[in-house]
Amino acid sequence: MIARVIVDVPTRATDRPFDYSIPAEMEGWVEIGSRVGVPFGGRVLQGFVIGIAPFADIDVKRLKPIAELLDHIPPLSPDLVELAQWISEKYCCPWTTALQVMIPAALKGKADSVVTLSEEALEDEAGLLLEDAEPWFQYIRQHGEVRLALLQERFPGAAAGIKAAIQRGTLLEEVSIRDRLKVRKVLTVFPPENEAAVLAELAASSSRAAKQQEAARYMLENPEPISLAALAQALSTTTGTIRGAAEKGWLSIRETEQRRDPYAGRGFKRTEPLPLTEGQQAVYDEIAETLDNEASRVFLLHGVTGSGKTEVYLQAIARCLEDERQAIVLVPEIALTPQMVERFKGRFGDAVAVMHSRLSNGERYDEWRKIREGRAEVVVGARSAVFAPFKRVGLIIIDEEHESSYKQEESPKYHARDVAVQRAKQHHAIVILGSATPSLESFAAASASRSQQESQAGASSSAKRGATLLPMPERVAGRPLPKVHLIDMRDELKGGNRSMFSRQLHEALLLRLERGEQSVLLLNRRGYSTFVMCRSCGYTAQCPHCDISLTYHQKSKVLRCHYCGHSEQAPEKCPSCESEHIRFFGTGTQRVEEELAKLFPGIRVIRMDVDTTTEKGSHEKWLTMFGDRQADVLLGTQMVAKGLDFPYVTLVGVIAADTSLHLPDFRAAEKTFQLLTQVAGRAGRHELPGEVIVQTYNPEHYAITSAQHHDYSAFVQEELKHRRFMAYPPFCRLILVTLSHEQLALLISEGEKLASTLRDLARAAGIKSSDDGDGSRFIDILGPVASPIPRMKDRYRFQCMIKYRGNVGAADLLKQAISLLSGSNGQPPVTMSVDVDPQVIL
DNA sequence: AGCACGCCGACT
DNA sequence: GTCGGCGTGCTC
Repeated sequence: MIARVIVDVPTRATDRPFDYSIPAEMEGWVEIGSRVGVPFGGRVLQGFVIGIAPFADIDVKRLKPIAELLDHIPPLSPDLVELAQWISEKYCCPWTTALQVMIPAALKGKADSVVTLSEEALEDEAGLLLEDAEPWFQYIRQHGEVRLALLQERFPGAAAGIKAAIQRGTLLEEVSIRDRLKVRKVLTVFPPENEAAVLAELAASSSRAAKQQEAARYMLENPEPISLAALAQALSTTTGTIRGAAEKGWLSIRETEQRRDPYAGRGFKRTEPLPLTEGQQAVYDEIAETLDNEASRVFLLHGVTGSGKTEVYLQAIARCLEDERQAIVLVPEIALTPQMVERFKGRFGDAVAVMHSRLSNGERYDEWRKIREGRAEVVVGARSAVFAPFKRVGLIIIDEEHESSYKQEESPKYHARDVAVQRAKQHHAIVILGSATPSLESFAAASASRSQQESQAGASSSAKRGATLLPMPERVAGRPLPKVHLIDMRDELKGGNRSMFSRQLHEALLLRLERGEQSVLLLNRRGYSTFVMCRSCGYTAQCPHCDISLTYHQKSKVLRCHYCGHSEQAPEKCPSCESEHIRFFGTGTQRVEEELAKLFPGIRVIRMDVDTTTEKGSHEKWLTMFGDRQADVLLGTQMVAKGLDFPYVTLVGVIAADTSLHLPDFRAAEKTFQLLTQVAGRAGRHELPGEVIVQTYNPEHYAITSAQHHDYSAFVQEELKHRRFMAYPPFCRLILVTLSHEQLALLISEGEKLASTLRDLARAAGIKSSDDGDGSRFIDILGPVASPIPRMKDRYRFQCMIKYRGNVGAADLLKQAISLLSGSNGQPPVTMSVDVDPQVIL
């Protein structure tokens, strides 16, 4: 047998399978999805087996054998390997890049497995187990702990039996990854063994070794074990001092294993399914029926904020688990709070695995293994959890499906929503896209399939193409949506109010302070951060390598470019005109915070923005504090709009609704509407009624008035008109190609070449190049033009936009054009980055 | 991505 | 006569 292997060289030239012979000792162990080391051009590289075949495509003499098998259990299953191929084709990325994104980062080194007998097998004196007759099983009996590699060598042909035993749980597999991931040991400080003696000694002791005494007292008062480093920091001393105390026997230091389950030891209160409202029940019934039919189908669950989508999710998952199928729940990274996790752990207990970027590599690897080994049946996670290695996926939920964070910004630039739909097809699973403000793409797909259903008698098959719309227009318990007041800030200015707070917002805030209720203030400032400007000459600090403003970092008094990492000392006077009037402009939230303090003396404000939430766990810390009513106001950027649920919040204020409205991005109105609707939904979710005040300079803009009236359909109607007129998604699809090179002239000529090659290819394929507005297929190549950031890391950037509709094979045309292009340059080649379905055009 | 093979200018 | 420049093309 031979193995087809994708080697880990992410370039066009090597982006195809290479055949290798499977050495006898690996026969049966090497499978589709195995990770292997293979000789390739004189060195050994990592690769993935994507196929097993009896014969090679090339002369057998040229075949080389696989050098090593990196894991004994393949990290990928055949369906994921297939999905990787789909991703590489759809998103124009190398195959290996798509494969790589599916496995946890910890799996980069070599995995060494050790097997031991399970308790059941150990107690089995009589030899009743299936495996008892097997020589390898007796061998493990004798030796206790045996390396899997050793078994493979000693008992060729036993692969299937050993794997089955691991599956069944008779053998326990312990994996460690060479050098990368051993069990992490931490030095931990414990209180002294003999407390009384130490107490006496401390009392008698002189003032010498004061810090060591302090450490000892601390441990006696707080007997909870603490890591050495943390204790040293808490007492502002060094680890040496504490070691000194340990030598005197005043406390004890031991190595302990670092616990990797980030949620271990936290009790989750179990919850029972809640009775569903009529609206929830109708939606649930339709989902449950489709689940039972094991048909692949996409539902768009359009539920207003507070309509109880999560309870529907939970019960749909329960139904899915009854059928012994597993469920994947995707949540935007920012919404993946302990609050959120608790709802799932509360219902499904330990069967829930959690995956997000704030886990360490080791933690993520452990959660991943929990899934693969069947110890978890539900995963709650961010984007990449769509690749959770479940065997039978029954349900994939994408909460807040309109969130742009589902699109990965690095290669592979996949959209988790589209990958989920593809994965669901493979598993005959269903997808639930949930949102109060569905993306226009999803909404259009759902409406299209509905009109198909209406026009066709046999509706059952028509839903396959698009999505089925499930509306939930009512809040639970008949709670009203909060009243939204629009404040025209132009009137405020005319009335002589020059502050950033309108009179209404000022009064409303005052009222909450008096009543002891809480407020959320949103400053809608996408992509805006601290920068430096000279007030007398208008100079702004720019990065010397990128055409972008430098960001001011208050702590280090340094200017930094967040694209290339360049940093320089913040100037004290203007480098251009030597004026002293150089100013560091804060995030905006800082200014609001200052103003709040001025207007409402004694007000307790929690500010959440990029500056205050970079530290690990700080995000959660602030929210917990706010939830405990330790502050009156939660002030922040986008992040305060997402999924928060605090009973005492009765006022939501939006300082400037239109700051995101006029960005040069065709989704600007959509993003603004979504943000306003989401943040308005934060008010009055419980017994206390809520109020929303939106300050704006565009009170008649449809994005803002629709949000005011909680009227999604009004917004969609208007927005669709614009999109149709401008031929933007959902009326077409986009591919953004960004080219970059050090030399501007070469870049431009290569860009022109790419665009004209594409146009030629399209013409040759007989596809028309303009949109007739009749919904027929077309492909239009725009550009090249300079990118919004025209230079980055000393490289110029140009872009081409491909606009198309219908099945025109746009990705294939692009691939062809790129391969035609990459010849005879002379110069270092132009680098190209392809973004299919880009989310941010800006 | 690496690395070998291969065909033209300055040295022992 | 040989050493070495890096352009072109292959890696199972």
